[in-house]
Amino acid sequence: MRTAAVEDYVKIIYKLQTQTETVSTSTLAERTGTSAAAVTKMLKHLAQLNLVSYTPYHGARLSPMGETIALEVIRHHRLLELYLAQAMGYPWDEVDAEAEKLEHVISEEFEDSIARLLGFPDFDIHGDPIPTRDGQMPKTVTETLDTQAVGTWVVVRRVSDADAALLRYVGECGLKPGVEVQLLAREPFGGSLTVEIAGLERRISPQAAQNVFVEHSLSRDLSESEKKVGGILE
Amino acid sequence: MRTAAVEDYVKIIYKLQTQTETVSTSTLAERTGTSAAAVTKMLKHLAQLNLVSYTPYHGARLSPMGETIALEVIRHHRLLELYLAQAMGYPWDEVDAEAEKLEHVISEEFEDSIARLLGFPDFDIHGDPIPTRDGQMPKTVTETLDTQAVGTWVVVRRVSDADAALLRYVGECGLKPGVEVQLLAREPFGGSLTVEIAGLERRISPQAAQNVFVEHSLSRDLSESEKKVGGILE
DNA sequence: TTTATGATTTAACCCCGGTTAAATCATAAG
DNA sequence: CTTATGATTTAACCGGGGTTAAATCATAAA
Repeated sequence: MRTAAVEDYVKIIYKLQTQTETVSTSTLAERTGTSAAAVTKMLKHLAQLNLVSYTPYHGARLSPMGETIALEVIRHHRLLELYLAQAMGYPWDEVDAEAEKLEHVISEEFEDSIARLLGFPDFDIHGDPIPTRDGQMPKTVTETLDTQAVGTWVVVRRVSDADAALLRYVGECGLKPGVEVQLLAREPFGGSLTVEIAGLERRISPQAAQNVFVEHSLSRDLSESEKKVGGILE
Repeated sequence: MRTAAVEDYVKIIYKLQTQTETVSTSTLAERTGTSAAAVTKMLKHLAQLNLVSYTPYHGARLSPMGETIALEVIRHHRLLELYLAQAMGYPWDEVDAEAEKLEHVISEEFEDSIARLLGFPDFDIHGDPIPTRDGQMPKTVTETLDTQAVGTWVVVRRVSDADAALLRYVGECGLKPGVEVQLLAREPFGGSLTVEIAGLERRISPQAAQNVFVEHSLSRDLSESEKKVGGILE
């Protein structure tokens, strides 16, 4: 039976197994907010449903069927997040909680409706990729703002939605997907970063910058390097 | 604990207790699609939660607390129905099923958002009254189309949403809230009715007409009677 | 007033998703 | 190679919402 609990476990396992080869009971317990015993029981249940391959004492991984379900749930979640923000005016640090509940009850028709209304988007409000209906996950960037060299121009592509408070802070800084930023300075020994956003200088905590994923700005960065190249050649 | 099941029972009891003084186990079993035994157990549970006054073998009625919850759930349901139809283009015979699932999970903030986006409406897409946030139920009409005298002009105010197929049929006939209709003829012995809708003659089954709630048309009906009065006076 | 019948409740059971406490396993350290 | 320790599983339990079958109640009819 595909209950909300089953969908939640599968979704969480999907996200965790990108980092670790096999997902352990304890990390699952921590992420679901339940006991290790509950997780063990659920993993057996998921294995029974052929959603997971589970080796006792050695963790679990999603089966192809489990992965399909995970992607469906994530698609629901991210479409909902974008819809709540775009169409209903939710602040971007509140959409996650609401989508968390809605994702398990909306119909395929509802999903199609909001996808259509949003123009079949590839990324949600935080820049997270929205799986397509046939289970393809759009590519996204993995570089973070805090590791950039001083002087580079970047475009914000994604902001981690793990922490709502951090999300609010980063949003107030103006670091939203699509925004162009130049790293101006880096305080030594893990101090704050100075960036230029929309013509303004801004000081950003390195922890926040770690959660901002960026891509090198084609327009801005090229013109910057052209300047340098030009300078050398002259 | 206010679970989806509790909310559903309370909502159904609310609707049933407008007709019968006390709601019986068997009617609840029929409406919830469960066994009488399950209903008995749930009624005890609801009594425990102070949502219902329950006398074994003699049925139940909502307590003031139960009524409050029922109205909140119905408000959720009807706002959702209108939103699905209005903002998302759902056909009016499909909104009920989707709202049935969503009504238990949306937050108060979500409710406020759609209420605002819809302009704080008093009636849903079928003409059913939407309880206000403080628990007031807007007044609605109780006269049905099939009992009208031949010749009268009426405005459709509400259509029963009990049966989706009937709803589709009635909608195809053009009998939607706000539409003005004149009853032209009535076939004897429960035969079909002939009505004028938007300048067109239409034949309607009496069973369908029983589910269409109307109000006498102020504009049209007055001018009709004026004509007659004028004729007599001349 | 008794009795038959249908409505209702009780009893025993099921699954789901959780809990705590005890047992067991994997593994790093001695 | 043994052992200590932390991770994991097992066992027994709980509440929520359902089931079927048996017992009990309410009531209309004889």
